[in-house]
Amino acid sequence: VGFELVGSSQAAKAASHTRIVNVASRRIRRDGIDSVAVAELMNEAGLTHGGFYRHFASRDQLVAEAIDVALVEGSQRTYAAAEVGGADAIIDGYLSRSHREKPETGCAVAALPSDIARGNGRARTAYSRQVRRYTELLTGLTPGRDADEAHLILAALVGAVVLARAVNDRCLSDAMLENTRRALHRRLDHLS
Amino acid sequence: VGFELVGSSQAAKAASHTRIVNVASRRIRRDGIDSVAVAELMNEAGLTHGGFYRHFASRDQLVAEAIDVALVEGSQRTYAAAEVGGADAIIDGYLSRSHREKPETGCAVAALPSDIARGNGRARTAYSRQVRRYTELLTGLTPGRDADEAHLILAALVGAVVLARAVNDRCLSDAMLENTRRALHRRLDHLS
DNA sequence: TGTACATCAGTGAACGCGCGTTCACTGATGTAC
DNA sequence: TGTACATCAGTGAACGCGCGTTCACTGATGTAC
Repeated sequence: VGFELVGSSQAAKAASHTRIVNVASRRIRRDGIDSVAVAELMNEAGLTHGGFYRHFASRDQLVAEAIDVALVEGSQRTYAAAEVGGADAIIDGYLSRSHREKPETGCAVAALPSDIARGNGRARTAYSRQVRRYTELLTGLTPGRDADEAHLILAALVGAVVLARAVNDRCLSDAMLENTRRALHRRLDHLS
Repeated sequence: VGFELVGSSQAAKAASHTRIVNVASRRIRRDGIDSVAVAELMNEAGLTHGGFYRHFASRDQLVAEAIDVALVEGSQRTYAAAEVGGADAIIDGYLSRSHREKPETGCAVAALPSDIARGNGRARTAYSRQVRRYTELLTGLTPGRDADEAHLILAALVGAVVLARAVNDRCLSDAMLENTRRALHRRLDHLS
């Protein structure tokens, strides 16, 4: 998809920029902010490290940009699910094995909470905004527009994914997702 | 508390060892595994960095030991709450502002999920064991010994704390804790 | 349309700093007699 | 109980590596005429 577009043209620069940010956005979601080294990243983007500073004033600036992208890209699937199947569909998508196994393309809210909590500035603000959006989305989809319920659901979604990823034991990890999923569905059924 | 006990005696060594591990256990919970530097840590423990390797074969070994301690120490309050007030008391303690504000003495399960997910080995196994213990504890305290419910509660507790810490906005952070707390209590009332 | 020139994306070597780890040394501890 | 000696916790300098950042250079791009 235009990976060959490397050169001195303005179009090539824009393409490189996008490529670098996208690669960073995925790497950060998978391995965390700290584990992304500039040189390695540039290689993954098909470039050498020297050119980095034609695109970003510092590593931090790239990280901020990449997190913005991660938050947007990572929430697309959730919005899409909401359109199709409401809160139930969000829950199924979020608590799926495929979401657990692919943090790099998944929700940044679940992938980065500790990195965000330890950092500051722009990324944290963007993260908070996304949490607020999720809260509003879920409140709208909850029987009776119950904000308490929306926060419980969001907390359970993020918590279950985070735990399912951290845990060593496949069986426990599956149970974490599956049981939380069932309990949330049951609860929604009950409320409506 | 014996902070003056520095010297060449066996007792002094044991005291130093404990001190280093405790300092590390707190620093790790507050700032993450990567942000703990050996020299800084030793200073905090009242020593110089050179002596570190009389106590640990490597930084990794200290981290493993410190995480073990963090998991044990961080779960004490939860067990204590369970004794006194069952699931409701656990929920109130876990979702309190003071727990949010003091990750360094709080539950390691909520403080370290991403660090653990990215690492491997001993710490991950210890972490999984603690998650299993919490699950069992909560299952026992849930009306009908409902494992689905226990996983939902655990996910919601961890998720709410993790989000409350990550978010920039005090108001949202408070709501995250408070609303999740209310929703969980309501749910438990309803089940019993 | 063609030509000369300035710009600048990308390259790869080099710098400097932080940090984990090593090491020679010191002096208190504890043990053998 | 006292003395000589080995051990080893703790010190602080030094090493080496990884990584963010800088820089001189190249050659394609795009612009002025």
